[in-house]
Amino acid sequence: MVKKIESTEEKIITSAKSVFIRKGIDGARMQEIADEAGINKSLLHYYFRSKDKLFDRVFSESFLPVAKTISRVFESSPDINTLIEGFVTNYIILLRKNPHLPHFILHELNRNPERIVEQIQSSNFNKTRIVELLSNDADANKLKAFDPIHIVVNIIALCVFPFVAQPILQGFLFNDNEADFQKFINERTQHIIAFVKSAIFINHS
Amino acid sequence: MVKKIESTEEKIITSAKSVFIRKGIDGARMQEIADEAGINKSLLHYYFRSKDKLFDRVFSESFLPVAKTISRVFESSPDINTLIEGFVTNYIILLRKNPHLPHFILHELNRNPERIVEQIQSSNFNKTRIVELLSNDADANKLKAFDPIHIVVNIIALCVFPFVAQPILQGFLFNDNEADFQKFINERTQHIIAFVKSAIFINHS
DNA sequence: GTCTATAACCGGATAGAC
DNA sequence: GTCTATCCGGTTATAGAC
Repeated sequence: MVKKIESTEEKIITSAKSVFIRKGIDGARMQEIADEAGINKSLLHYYFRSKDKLFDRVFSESFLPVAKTISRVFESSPDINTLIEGFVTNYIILLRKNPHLPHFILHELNRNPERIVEQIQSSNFNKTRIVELLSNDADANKLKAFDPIHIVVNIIALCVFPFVAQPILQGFLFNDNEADFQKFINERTQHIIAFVKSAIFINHS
Repeated sequence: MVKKIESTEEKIITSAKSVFIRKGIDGARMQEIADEAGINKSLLHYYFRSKDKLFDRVFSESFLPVAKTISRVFESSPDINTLIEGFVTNYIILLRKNPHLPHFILHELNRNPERIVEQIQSSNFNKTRIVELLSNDADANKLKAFDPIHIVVNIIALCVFPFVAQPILQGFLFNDNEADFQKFINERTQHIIAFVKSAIFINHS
C-alpha cells in the first residue's frame, strides 16, 4: 500500500465527505471540515468559494459510484439469476464500505430533489434492462407473474434499508449490540438472494 | 366534519411538525414555523422555551403512532398469515397518511440516536412475538428455513423504502411522473403480501 | 497557497410594553 | 398571551499580510 500524498484539495474533499455525510449540509460546519482536513477555514473558500459549491462537489462524488455500480451490473447480466446475484453482492459490498451513504443521499434528495435530477440523467441508467430479463424468463414460464418494477424496488429495498435504519434496528432488534448487527449484515447478501429467488421462481427449491 | 378551532399551542405543533419533517431540525427555522402557524416568533419560545424542546415534542408525537401501530398488529395476530397481512396493510395506510415520516424519523435517528432510546423502550414493542409465530409454523413444516429476524426486516424494508426513496424512485423509474408513482404505491400492499408469502411458504400457489 | 483578522449575516433567544 | 424591538452568539465569507 503506497502512502498517498493528498493535495490540499483532496484533503478538503475527503474531510468534507466525512462531515457532510455524518451531519448533512445544514448540520455541517466549515470549521469542522477545515479541522478534519488539518487546514485553515479560509482555504475552503479559496478552493471552493462557498459551502454550497463544496457540497455539490461532495454530493456528485458520493452519488456517482453508486449509480455506476448499479448501472454496470444491470448492463452486464445475461439473465435474471446473474442479475440478482451480481446486484445484491456488489451493492452490499459497496454499502459495507460506505454505510452512511444511503442515508446521506436519501436525505439530500428529499431536501432538494432538483439538485440531482441531472445526476440521474448523466448516469444513463437503463431501467428497461431488468424488465426485459424478467419478461424473457416470464415467457419461459419460470417466473411468477410479479410486476418487474416492484421486483426491482424490492431488491434495492432489501439491500439498502438495513443501512439506512441501522440505529433503529440495532436498538429494537439487537439490544444495541453492534456486533450482532454486523453479524446480521454479514448474512444479508446470501439471505436476500435466497429470499428473492424463492419469491419469484416457480418451484424454487 | 367539525371545523376544529386550534389553540395557539396546537397551531404551533402542527406547523412545527410540517417544517421539521420537511427540513430536519438543523434546516428548520423558527421564523418559518411561526409564519406557518400565523403567529409571532417569540410566542414559540413562550410556549416551548427552545427549538430543541419544541423539536422533542414534535418527534415524540410523530414517532409514537408508528410504534403503536406496529406494536398493536404484532400483539394481536394469532398466526403468521394474519401478521403479514395486518402489518403490511396497516403500515402502508399509516405511511400514505404520513409519507415523509419515515425519512424524518430515520434522519433524526441517525443524527442523534440517543434522543429516542427511551421512546423505543416506552413503546414496549415485543419482538419475540414474530419469532414465536414463525417458529410455530416452521415446526409445522409450512415455512422455509429463513431466519425470522431477516424476515421481519424484509417486511419492514419493503413497506418503508418506497416512501423514503420517493424522489429517487420517481426520478429513476417513473420519469418524474407523480401519478405513476402513486399508482405504484396503491399496488404496493397487495404486492408485498403476495411477494413475502411466496418467499416464505413451502408450496405456495 | 496559506495564514490572521474581521466583516457581514443570520437565527435563536430575551426584555419589556400592551 | 401576544406583540415589537433588540441582543448576542455562532457561522459563512472576505480582506489583506506573508
